[in-house]
Amino acid sequence: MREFSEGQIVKHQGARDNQIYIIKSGWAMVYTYLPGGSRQVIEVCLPGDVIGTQIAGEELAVLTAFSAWVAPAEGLPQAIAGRPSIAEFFVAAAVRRRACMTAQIVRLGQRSAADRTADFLLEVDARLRLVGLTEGDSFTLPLTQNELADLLGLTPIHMSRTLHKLRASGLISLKRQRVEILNRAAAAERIGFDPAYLGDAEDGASTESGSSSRERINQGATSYN
Amino acid sequence: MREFSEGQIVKHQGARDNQIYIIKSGWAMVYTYLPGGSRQVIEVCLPGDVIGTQIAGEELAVLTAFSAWVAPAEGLPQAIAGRPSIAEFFVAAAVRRRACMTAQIVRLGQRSAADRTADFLLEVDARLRLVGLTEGDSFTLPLTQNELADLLGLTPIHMSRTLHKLRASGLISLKRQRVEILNRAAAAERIGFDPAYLGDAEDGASTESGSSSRERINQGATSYN
DNA sequence: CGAGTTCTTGACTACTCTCAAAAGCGGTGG
DNA sequence: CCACCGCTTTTGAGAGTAGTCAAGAACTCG
Repeated sequence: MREFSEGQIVKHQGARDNQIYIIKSGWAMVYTYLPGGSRQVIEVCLPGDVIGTQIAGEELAVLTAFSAWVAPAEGLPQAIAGRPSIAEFFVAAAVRRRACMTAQIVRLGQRSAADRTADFLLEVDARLRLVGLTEGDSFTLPLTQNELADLLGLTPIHMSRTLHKLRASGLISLKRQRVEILNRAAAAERIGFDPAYLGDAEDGASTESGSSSRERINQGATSYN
Repeated sequence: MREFSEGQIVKHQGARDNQIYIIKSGWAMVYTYLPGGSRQVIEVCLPGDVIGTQIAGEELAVLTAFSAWVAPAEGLPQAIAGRPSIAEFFVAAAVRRRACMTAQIVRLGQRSAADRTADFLLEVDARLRLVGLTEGDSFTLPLTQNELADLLGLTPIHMSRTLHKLRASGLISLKRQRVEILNRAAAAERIGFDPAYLGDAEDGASTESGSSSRERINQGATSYN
């Protein structure tokens, strides 16, 4: 168990760090700088998340003072060996993490600035809700608009305008790091948000289809954006 | 070990599939459809990759007839329990997969259409190279421009124009599913591509910094795009 | 040789970026 | 307590990249 202070860079870009962090409290984020100097925030990490940054190109920084369990990744195989419940915990965390990365890819690839923003805020809301850290329909988001912009692939200028529009549309408001879901139903409906991907991954039967026409794969993509 | 035919959908969106696939030969891709009908390709999978799609929202389809080892994910903990080499294999595969997803996020968030395309093609080239499946500086890419567009978050129309420009610039050519790296050095230099993130993750010492100023985190993002 | 898919081209629209500057907020020190 | 400084956020105007609509050419396959 270790403590980290706000703004601390836990792992620098280019460094190696084979440790696993289980966040107990506080926020962090993972990002990379491109040679040109621009930054892409890969993911935002909050309490309950299990993160590990084996990847040299990623940098891990603390957003708000936080504490985490830290353990070397090498010990993981042995740790989960005979203990199904521990194995399940890590598997669930890994699946959830991947689901969030997938969501991020979809956001960046398919959505407009406003939809990206709303989608992300709804995701954070849902994730916080899972660990009981929301206050009604609002929560504190410890990200500047600059950081949000780097997360959503926008310029800070456009981020500001987008937040303005979101607020004006009466869906979600973000002011001074305070997010308020003004109209959850409408917001979720607008972007097709369904928090199911975040958790409680109960098993299901393995499914498989026999459809073997290539057209099926492509037909859906007729309406862009 | 199982065989899948071209165009087959291994797992449908919404279905559950707790299996792990180790691709022996052939290509596949993972994608999701949005409510509006647009599709985002999450990742492209090729020989040597270990894939598992526990996530209901993702669909897994075969691009070229392929064969794979298939095993239930539940058995994984036991399988890697006492066998370090097996555990390492899966860990390396998982790290590489995450690195590819990170690369995809960076592409979509920070790069122009041309750079995205070049970056992706260089990544595929490097990944194929790792498993010895390139022929000199060219390889076959079993993706239509439509699929490429859905992968890179572009419209097929713009994809076509972009490929045209890439070809004209003398960096990379893609014609009839054949990719040729015309000028690898220039292409890699242009987008800052470094294949190091893909593999051979040799361990290193854990690193950590004491820098605790928040400014450091934000200063880099002054030049957009 | 069609039929269907895939790819290309053209003209126009619009979303997002860029450049520039000012206003708001927060902390420090005189 | 107020002035000042830095960072963050906002506003305005113009440019550019990518999307949309429409149609035609090229390729694949039976």
